[in-house]
Formats: sequence, C-alpha cells, structure tokens
Amino acid sequence: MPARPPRRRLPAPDGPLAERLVAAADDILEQDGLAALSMREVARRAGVTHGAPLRHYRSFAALLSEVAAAGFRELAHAVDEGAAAVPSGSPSTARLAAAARAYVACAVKRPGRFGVMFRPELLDVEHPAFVRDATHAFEQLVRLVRAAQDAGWRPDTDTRRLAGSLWAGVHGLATLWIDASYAAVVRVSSLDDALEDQLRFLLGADAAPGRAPTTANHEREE
Amino acid sequence: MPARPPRRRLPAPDGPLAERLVAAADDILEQDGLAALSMREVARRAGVTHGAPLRHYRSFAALLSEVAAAGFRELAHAVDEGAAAVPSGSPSTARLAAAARAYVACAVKRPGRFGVMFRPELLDVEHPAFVRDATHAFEQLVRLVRAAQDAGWRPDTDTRRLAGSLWAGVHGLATLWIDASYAAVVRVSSLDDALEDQLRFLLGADAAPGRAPTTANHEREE
DNA sequence: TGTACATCAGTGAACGCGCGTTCACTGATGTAC
DNA sequence: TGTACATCAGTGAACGCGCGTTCACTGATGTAC
Repeated sequence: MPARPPRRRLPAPDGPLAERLVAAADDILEQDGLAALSMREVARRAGVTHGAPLRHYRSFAALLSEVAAAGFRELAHAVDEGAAAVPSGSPSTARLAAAARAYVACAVKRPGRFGVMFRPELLDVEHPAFVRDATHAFEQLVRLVRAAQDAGWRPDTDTRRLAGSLWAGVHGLATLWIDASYAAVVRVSSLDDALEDQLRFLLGADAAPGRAPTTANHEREE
Repeated sequence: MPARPPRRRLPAPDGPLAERLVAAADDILEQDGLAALSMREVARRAGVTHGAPLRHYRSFAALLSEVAAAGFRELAHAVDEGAAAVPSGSPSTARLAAAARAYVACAVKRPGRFGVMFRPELLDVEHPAFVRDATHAFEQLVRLVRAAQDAGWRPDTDTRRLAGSLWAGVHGLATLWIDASYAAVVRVSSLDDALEDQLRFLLGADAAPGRAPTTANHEREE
C-alpha cells in the first residue's frame, strides 16, 4: 500500500485571493451566466476550497457586491472614455450619445455582470464599495449632462433629473436587448440600429446623424 | 389505538388546478418575491402536493411562462384602458403618456411578476401563450404610436422602431425604480415625479403638462 | 338500477443534487527574543 | 543563527436546507353494457 503523499501547498496563486475571487466570479458570469454563479463555484474556479472565500467576504452577497462595484467602475470608465473621444466643437449632445453607446456596449459585453449590478436582492446594498462606485458612475453622467446643458441642450431642465431620464432611456434598451425582448418584437437587424434609433429619439438627429430616417415606414391606417 | 380515519377527498377546490396554480404563483410573487417562488411553494400555496402541478405543466418553466403570459395580458389591458381614458381632442402624445403611466403603474403594482416577464432564463420562451401575449402587448403599443403619428407626432419615423424606443424609455424607468437604483442616485421624491420627468423628456411638454419646469435646477459649473 | 371497467388527477416517498455557512484543524509564515 | 510562539489563510467534513423531477399507487369519477 503506497504511503499517502505528503500534503503540499499548491504553488502561490497569482494574487491575493480576494481579488482572484472577484475575477473568478466575473469569469463564471461571462462563460456560464448568473444561474451558474455560487459561492462554491467561485471557490472552485479560483482553485480553493469552498470555505476559503468566507475568510475574505462575510457572505456571498458581500462578494457579489464587490463584483457589482467593479462593474460600476468599469462602466464609468468606459463611459468616460467614450465621451472623451468626441472632438470638441461637436454638437452639444454628441458626447452624451458617445457615453450612451459606451454604456450599452459595456452592458452587452458582460450581460451577466451587468445584471448583477441591478439585482439588489442578491447584493448587500449597503456595501461601501458598491454604494461608492454606483454613485460615482451616476455623478459622472450628471457632469456630462451639465456640460451638454451649458452647450445649449435642454437648458431649463433640472440636471440630475435630466440625467436620470437619459439613463433610464438608455438602460431600458440595454436590458431589453440583453433579455431578448426587444429583438423579439421590434423588427431591427442589430443592436447598433436599435441604439441609433434610441439616440435619435432621446437626443435628436444631431446626436446620431449617421442614418437619416429615409427608410422610415410609417404604418398608416388603411 | 384509534383506527386511522379513512382518507377523504378535500372539498372541491375553487377552480381547475391549472389556473389556481398560476394564481398561487402570483400570490407568492406579490407577497414574498421571486426568491420565494418554487414549484413546491406553488403547490403548497394551492393546497396540493408538490407532484400535482406536473400533471398540468410540463415543468416549472412552463408554469412560469403561463404566469408571464398572464402578466402581459394584464399589462396590455391596463395600457389599453389608460390610453382609452384620454379624451379625444387631446394632444397627439397624450394617449401615449397615459399608456406609459399605466405601464409603469402595472409594473410597480406587481414588481415580482413584472420581473418574471423579462427573465427568459426562467421561462420557456417558445411557450405559445407567452409568445402570443407578449407580442400582442407590443402590437398594441405600435397601434397607439401609429395613431399619435397620424395626429402629427414624429411622422417621419418608422412606427415599430419608434414604439421600441418609447417602450425602452418607459421600461427603463420602471425597472430602475423597482430595483431601487433610480431613487438611490436621482434626487426625486416620488415615482410620479420621476415618471412625469420621463414623459416630458420622451414626449415633450404637451404630454405631461402638469408641472412646469419652474423648479429646474441647472447645476452650472462654478 | 346495477356492474365492470378504464381513466387520470392527485399522492407521497424517493432520487440526486447543490447550496451557504460553521467549525475544529493544520501548517506555513512572520515576529520577538 | 536559533528557538518559541502567535497568527491566520485555507482545509475538509458536517449541518440543515430546499429544490425539480420521477414513479408506483390510490381512489373518485365517468362510461359502456
């Protein structure tokens, strides 16, 4: 009977476990979706036993809140980059349109994580990083809206509320696209098309000038 | 030792079990939320053993699809009633605004069920009643949009796409309100306020004339 | 009116599963002396 | 340079739970004769 081999430590993992766990959760969300996400699966993916994560996060909800916070950070960064890439001198709404495109692209690129960010029943909504990063993302949108107002767009509307309206308009398209409801009933060939429609609707033709509505099909009563 | 009492049939339930199961699922969603919803809990609530539902629905997903279909039917009905209550002679967008208010009211009244309607991973998205009722609800919106176009609102935009844009704009507010994200960052005192903002943003001042934007607070750069 | 039979909705035990969390432990590491 | 000690991240067994689905059954009901 062979002697039981001495228990060895695995080679050092590639980083502090706390961060690797968040990365593992992201992987699971991207590859297998929210339904496959659990504390135990995260531990498996990170190469530790299922008790280990609880040394770093008080609960599964706390880990998910960290995942959501990271999602808001990446979202804010993508939106910022999108808006910053618009040349100065563009119409007042052009930066908002670019921000909206970045928002939707980010959501659709990682729909699982995006979903977690808006599922408070899975999260600890008091989690400091979550509150901080979600708030920060919205404040950034407020700044973009304010700049557009300073450049003449809807100057008489309350800035935060205007930001909220724009957010809801863009967020609605993102979620309806992700859950496949939009494409199931609106006859549209791609998300890009739907998004440009939405931007023209929300911001006007200046913001999404690429396609003129020449193909409009106004279904008239017979 | 007392003789075991003869097993008796319970008194006849108040309706065919298939329908009672959907009603029980609705109850659970309303009272305890989606997290509490399971095949077994539905059976418990309906007063039958947990095997019974499978005589009527092939799977839990099939039952949920029936719940979602009923949700779309009720949504379509509420939207229709809301739009129909607008007196003729009102501005072209007034009916759309009323429809949007009904949509949001319906969503917020039963947030659990509304959530299920847009969670394809829980449903059998090929379920005939689900497909039929979801499609029908959207087609009804298309008719309202077409009527508004006939009355002069955005006449040069493709009707279905315009309906899709409006839907996304209203749906986004509903979901962000339900998951508490909206109120967490936008300073708004009630859903009604947020909704009127949204309608003014999406449809213009004619649609939501109640509140003039006199309290606008354009946060200017310092 | 009575009897034999088929139907089938609902029962309840069982299967096999994965979950979040707890907890006594081990063993590598860093620190104090 | 060597020793004693405390720390604590990670282990792995266990707890108790609920889940969706299967399946042989029972027993009330409707039908055929």
